[in-house]
Amino acid sequence: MKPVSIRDIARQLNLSITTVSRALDGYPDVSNRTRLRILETASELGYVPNQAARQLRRHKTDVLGFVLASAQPKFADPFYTEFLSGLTDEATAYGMDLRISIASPDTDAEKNIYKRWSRSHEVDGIVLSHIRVHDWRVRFLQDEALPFVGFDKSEDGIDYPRCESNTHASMLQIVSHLAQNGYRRISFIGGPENYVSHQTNLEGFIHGLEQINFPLDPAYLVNGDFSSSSGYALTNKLLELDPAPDAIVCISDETAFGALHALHEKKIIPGKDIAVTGFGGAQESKHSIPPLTTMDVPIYDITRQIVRILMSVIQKEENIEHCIQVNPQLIIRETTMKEISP
Amino acid sequence: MKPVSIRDIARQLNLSITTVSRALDGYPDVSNRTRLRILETASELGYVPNQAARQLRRHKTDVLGFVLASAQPKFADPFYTEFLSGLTDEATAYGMDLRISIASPDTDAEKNIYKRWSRSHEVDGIVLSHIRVHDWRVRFLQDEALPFVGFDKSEDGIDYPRCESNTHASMLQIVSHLAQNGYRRISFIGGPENYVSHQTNLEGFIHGLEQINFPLDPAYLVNGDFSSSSGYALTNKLLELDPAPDAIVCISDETAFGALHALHEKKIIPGKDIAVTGFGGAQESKHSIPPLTTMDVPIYDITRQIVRILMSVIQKEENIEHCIQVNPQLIIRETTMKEISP
DNA sequence: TATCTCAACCAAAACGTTTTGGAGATCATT
DNA sequence: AATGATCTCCAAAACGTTTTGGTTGAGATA
Repeated sequence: MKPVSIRDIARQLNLSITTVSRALDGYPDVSNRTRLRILETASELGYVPNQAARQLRRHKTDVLGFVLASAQPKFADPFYTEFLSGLTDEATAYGMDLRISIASPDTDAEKNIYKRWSRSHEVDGIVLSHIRVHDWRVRFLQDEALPFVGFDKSEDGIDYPRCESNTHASMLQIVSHLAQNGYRRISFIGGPENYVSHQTNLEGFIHGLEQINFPLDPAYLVNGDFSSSSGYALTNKLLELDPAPDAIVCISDETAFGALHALHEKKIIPGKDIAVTGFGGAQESKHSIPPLTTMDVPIYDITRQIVRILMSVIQKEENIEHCIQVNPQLIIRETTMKEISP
Repeated sequence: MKPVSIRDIARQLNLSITTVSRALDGYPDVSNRTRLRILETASELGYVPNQAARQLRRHKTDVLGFVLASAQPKFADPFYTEFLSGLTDEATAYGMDLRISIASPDTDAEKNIYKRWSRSHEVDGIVLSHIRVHDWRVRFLQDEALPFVGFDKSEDGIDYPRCESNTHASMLQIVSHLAQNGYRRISFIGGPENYVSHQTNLEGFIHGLEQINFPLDPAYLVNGDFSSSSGYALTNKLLELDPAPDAIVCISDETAFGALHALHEKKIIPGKDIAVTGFGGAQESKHSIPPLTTMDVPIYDITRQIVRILMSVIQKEENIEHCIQVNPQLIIRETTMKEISP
């Protein structure tokens, strides 16, 4: 089963490969009659263009790249499923494929992937998520002049195309929602400190407390790693404090699930005795027990925006919308309802 | 920033490009002295081989492909994160990258992706998951002679390289565990009927009941779609039966989470009043409330095996281990403990 | 001295496209 | 009858590698 090439079509129709190529690419300088004949025999022979040859000539790959950052092997973060699903969907709509790899953040392995993809032209553009505080990746990609789009801005004020969710405003909203519902001693479980998302969450949280004149107790600020296990452990730690908090704001839904587990073990009723909020997806939190109050970050929409921006950068369009803001939505469920016992 | 090519190195050292190429590829017919000089200037100039050119010549891409099957857009299945993470990890270890796309099962779109990847040589091999009952993909890939490895066997008895988890035995184990713990009216929430995994789960379930001489009530067999929403809805449906089941065996953890949610709403205590079991991951189920009894399917290990088999097929090794069996492990938690009230 | 062997190198073809810079007809315009 | 214009088509170069089938010269062997 030798693959058919443009040459086979040309030979069969007694045409030059130039004409066949141009016909397939839709150039106007080939008559309709020949174009039709070419298209017909092309599909008849089951012709599919050889990507490698194409890439070599056109200096384009029709591939977007994304490197998952995982600290441990064998990690599973529901965030990534939705993120990848959105990326892939929208990329497919543009006729692009997605190439992914995986590496621990800030390792040589990670650096090598970016270097290889860039230098050997394996991707036309790159998507960055989980931006870090001083992120070498944005500097690197800018130096290489490889198109990229980030999810979230970087801290050092470097400007680049990106899509941001309005984390600051979201945290204000969460804190004021908790205050309104009678919770007074609000604590915060964050993520690793070198993530921008942690920083903006934390700032929003602190700012939220200031707005309503609540005191800030440094002991109420603890850092995990987004995982449910860290949520579990840190909740147990927070509960040992005196006075213990009566509300736990978590940086992710996963963290919140761990928190709920810890409370369940201690027979503390979420909502009634202590409030818990998540941050991120609406999907899984709907069926947690009790259902979790959370900020619904529309990851799927965000990724589609990201791909759109990236494509416009790649295609060197004018007037690129540089920075798109997306607003999460507060979903109030049982874990922040004092009145209704679950 | 014009990328440096093999030619630049050759020019700089007054050598032919042949010699440079062969030196870099480690052929023995180049003297050590020249090889060293070549390697040095290569790294000095920051040379990275152009993949497209390489592929074109060698008819290899160093890329593995995987097509996610999603019925709706915007889906999020924790299974895929672990699956992808394993694939990517192991692929990276072999110096391969992963290319992914997404399509609804059995659509033209899906077919086109497989056709394009195969015919235009965009991947060296393909990983198949969620095998369907009469899966056109295995026939197609066999016809195309494109290396592939499946997760789970197909029903029609076609033999191909694969990694299976021992689903049948697992279901026997679950059913007998439930019986031993005093549950009598055991029901089953399955998945879509055209999935092989649904079929083997169901067979195992029925066989399990037979082994312990429990009657099989057809009303106790319902089909969902692996999602928590369907678990939620179908649990409500099962609870309306008279007599209602006192155990719900779910085909996936997600389904089980939905079931737990439904029970929680009706103030039915999982474990005490009714048993619930999941199937799949150990990760998320650890922090469900109450913690879920489930079969731990080692997805991560499975994917690594899959990549290993796939690579040996691609490299046309002799004595390929055709079919690898992996045994899930029963993790007993609160949802099947009658004695301890949660 | 003539022949053989071996190490070290190389020119040119090939992989399957796209692109450049025309060529050859046909037809209308002067 | 010559000049343009327009419409189709094409030969050849290029993209950056790998691979094939050598050549060259030095030393060993006959």
